[in-house]
Amino acid sequence: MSKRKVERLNLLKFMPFRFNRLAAEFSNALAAEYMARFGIDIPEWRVLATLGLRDEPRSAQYVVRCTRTHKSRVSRAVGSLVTLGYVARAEAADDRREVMLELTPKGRAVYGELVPLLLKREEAILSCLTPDERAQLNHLMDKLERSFDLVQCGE
Amino acid sequence: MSKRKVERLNLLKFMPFRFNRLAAEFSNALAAEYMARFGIDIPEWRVLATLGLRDEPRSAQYVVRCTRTHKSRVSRAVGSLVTLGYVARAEAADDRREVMLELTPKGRAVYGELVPLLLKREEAILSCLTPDERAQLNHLMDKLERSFDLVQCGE
DNA sequence: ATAACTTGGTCTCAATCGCAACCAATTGCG
DNA sequence: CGCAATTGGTTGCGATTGAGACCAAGTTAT
Repeated sequence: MSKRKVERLNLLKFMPFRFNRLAAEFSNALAAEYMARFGIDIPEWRVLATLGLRDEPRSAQYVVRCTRTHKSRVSRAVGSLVTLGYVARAEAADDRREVMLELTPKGRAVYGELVPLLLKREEAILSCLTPDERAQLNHLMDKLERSFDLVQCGE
Repeated sequence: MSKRKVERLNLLKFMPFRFNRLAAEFSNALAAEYMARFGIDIPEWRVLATLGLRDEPRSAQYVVRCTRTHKSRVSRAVGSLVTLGYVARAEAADDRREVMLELTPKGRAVYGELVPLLLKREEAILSCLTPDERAQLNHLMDKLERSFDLVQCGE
């Protein structure tokens, strides 16, 4: 019985690795530049982005579900944002356990300033792809997200 | 002078976010299942994978460059792997600063066991894509990696 | 040759993170 | 009703991490 040849794995071709590496690059490209300026980090930004999408109060739990971020992380991020005066906490009328979150005017201002910068940065990163390729990327991400049972983009 | 409408950003459509979320899912899917069994974590796995690709001693620095992992993290991962008996450290002949790393027989055995499991897992994850779509994904990842100046897969 | 600089690697430190325990409010069930 | 189970959120704790100080070895310039 001869020894079977070892199966090799090229890390650089291994999708989980490639995704992690690329995701880290995306984060660096964004966080480094703009977020430090407003005293916020990625978890804070996720809360901000979730609250900024609609002008309605949202519960912390909603943010958790939306962003797949651990609730302790969300809780702490909300704490920072409240301290910074970007977010206001309020009790929910119907369920007094829930903490309803809303952007303050100051928070909305930061959001309004941050969004164009981040979108521009995203644009710069994706500019290496043709329009067709971008559509492909969207489609592939959709399928992968669906297969992981991640919350999809509604509209 | 009228107030301009706030530009909105849908987090779920924002590529940096999507990449990060998906990357986390990939990691969970792999790490949870197999790696705990061998007492190794993601940084350790990266070292193992780098050393396993060719049967030649490599320096820690090589692993750093290859995986874009911080050198302190690599250093610690190597420490664990040595403790576990999966990796052997040796001085380089020509440059006595370098630490040459090599898989031990035990390390090669673990590698040989782990690789098929991980590849099977990757396969399961990507099975939601058609062959065409997989080719597209490869191509898109290539382009993005190139634009980030990441080390590419040679062959 | 020696001083200044660079490079490979380890280690200390502060910050971050996720888990899980915890509290409070709500819901469900006997 | 009243007690268990569940849910929303906070917090303490241990583990992990990256930045950067540090040491040792090698390189370069004069």
